Amino acid sequence: MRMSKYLLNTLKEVPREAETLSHQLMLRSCMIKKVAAGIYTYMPMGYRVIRKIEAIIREELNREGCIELLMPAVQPAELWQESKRWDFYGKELLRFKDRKGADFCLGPTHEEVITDVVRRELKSYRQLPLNLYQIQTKFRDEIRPRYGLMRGREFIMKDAYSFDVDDQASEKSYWSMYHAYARIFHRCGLKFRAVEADSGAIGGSYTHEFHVLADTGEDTVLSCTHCEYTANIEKAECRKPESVEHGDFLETEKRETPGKKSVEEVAEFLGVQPENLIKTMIFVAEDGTPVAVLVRGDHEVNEVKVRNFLGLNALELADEETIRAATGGPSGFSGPVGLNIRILADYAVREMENAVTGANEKDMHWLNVNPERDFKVSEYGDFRLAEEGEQCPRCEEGRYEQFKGIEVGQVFRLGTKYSESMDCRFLDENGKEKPAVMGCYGIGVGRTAAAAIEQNNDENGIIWPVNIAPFDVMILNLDVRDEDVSIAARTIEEKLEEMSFEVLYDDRDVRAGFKFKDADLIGLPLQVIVGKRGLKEGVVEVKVRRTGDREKVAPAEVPRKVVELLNSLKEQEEQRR
RNA sequence: CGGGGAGUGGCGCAGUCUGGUAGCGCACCUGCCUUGGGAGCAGGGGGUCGGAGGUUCAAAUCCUCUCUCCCCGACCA
Repeated sequence: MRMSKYLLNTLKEVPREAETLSHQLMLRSCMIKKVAAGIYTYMPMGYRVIRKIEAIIREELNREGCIELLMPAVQPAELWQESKRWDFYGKELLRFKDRKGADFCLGPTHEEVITDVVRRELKSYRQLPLNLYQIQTKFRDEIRPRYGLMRGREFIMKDAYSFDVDDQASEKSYWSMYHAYARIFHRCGLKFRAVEADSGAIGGSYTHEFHVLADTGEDTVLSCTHCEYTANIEKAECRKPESVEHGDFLETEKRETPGKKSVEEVAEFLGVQPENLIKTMIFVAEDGTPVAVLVRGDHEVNEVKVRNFLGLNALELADEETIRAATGGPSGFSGPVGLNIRILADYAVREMENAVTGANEKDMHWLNVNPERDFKVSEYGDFRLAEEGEQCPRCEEGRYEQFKGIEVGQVFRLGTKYSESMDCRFLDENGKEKPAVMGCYGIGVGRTAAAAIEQNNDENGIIWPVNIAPFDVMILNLDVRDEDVSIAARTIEEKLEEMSFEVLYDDRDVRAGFKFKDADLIGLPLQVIVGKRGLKEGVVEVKVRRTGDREKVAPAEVPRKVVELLNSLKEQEEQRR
């Protein structure tokens, strides 16, 4: 491709709207253009990357026996009413009416449609397993779209849905997708982790998220240094503390702590360590029932764990008024002593001795409070956030290591939620009717591209992994008006294209420095630099974008060199962990 | 939705407080000159200052309403 004929206007300055690096670089390298909040045009350069990622996804899914189809973006309300999600889904679902006044929505996901498709076709267990996928544009009316493709409202997603005869078969489908995903992200040249995650309100036994590791990621992932255990911080289990021998319980004592509310303030004021405090958080369930959650002063409550333990969809921190009603005191001075609501306590609290707690009274705390002696706990459990450096809950040797990640994919077991509500059944070998057991599997295509940039860049721009780079090689003609240089550059272009490499040939009549800057910004894996200076010595330069290494080779040697360098880059990238 | 900020050529910004008929850098076009890391000089095109209404002899600037975008938060299979 001749750059002089291509649509690629790079920006030297950073557009104000761009916060994250990948967003900035995508705008500067003319990959995307914003049309409205969270809605983008994929410009030629950006679309090439999208297509590369899609191709890898297709290959790996087809290898697993998945079948591609394409469902509509616009979906009728009836299907969503049937699955009960029309009312449940919330404002993220963009709804509208057609000219006849019938309700429709833009599909944020396709469980309903796929279940409808399959129930019409599925008759016998002989047709299973079945795994159908599509790559398509989805729409979720996010409250706050941001970071470019990282969190758009309209986005390209690969979604797959598996249908199986029973749980066991469904699990097999699940793991086959899990492994396909691992191959996909490896091939994309990304460092990633498959992490155990919270399965959320949708229910389901377990789920893995695939996170690309990047410091700018929005999610926190904890991974054991020794064993395989890796989990989203929302889910990461805490090791149950060793039971300790309880010794001398001291007499409780009420002490004035004027204006001291936070753990730090109280601990400092009383001259004790934060881990000697019991932090009492008051939450309210969906139905308005208050619940107290107790954790050690230096720990944080994990709301997801609490919510799941209680089997709730929603759980909120109580407001001042609710706290007063539930405890009799103002916020900041809550404590379990004499409290008459349900009390959940983290395991670590059970091991505490002579602790400090709020007294449910303004400016007052209790000293020497002991669980069971001074208050009753309804249930003990794992209710806190795990932290980096803690001992792994699954093995003896390892400790938690913390990463920031960008969620690019998820594999999820749906069970029979949709097949039952929407009547997607088949006859088993005994002629008995059964609902299909389903799974769903998503990959954010645009987000994968953005994550790749977050993970692969330097101060000069993007460094594309070979397999998803928009082109393989950039040729820089530094002296377009010099006949010999141009002939040499064109010859190299033709040769490489004959070998089916994708080549971007910078034949623009601009200064050399301009081309170098653009080439680094765009970030193709290799640059072939053809200039008067080198040609005089009979050489051109081949530069590796990632390392900056340059090698002088004879023009005729370029194809061989390109093959060699691309292969070695590819190999390195696919091995990255 | 709550809190904060911003809308002025394609991009980045100044001008707004103190009203006087729009400016700078980048990008773009022409020419000269230059040519290995975003050159220089000269000339040029492009903006009803987000929109509507109002005040005024006069509004980018003051007032009212409205739309959009960005940041923080809550939200998020």
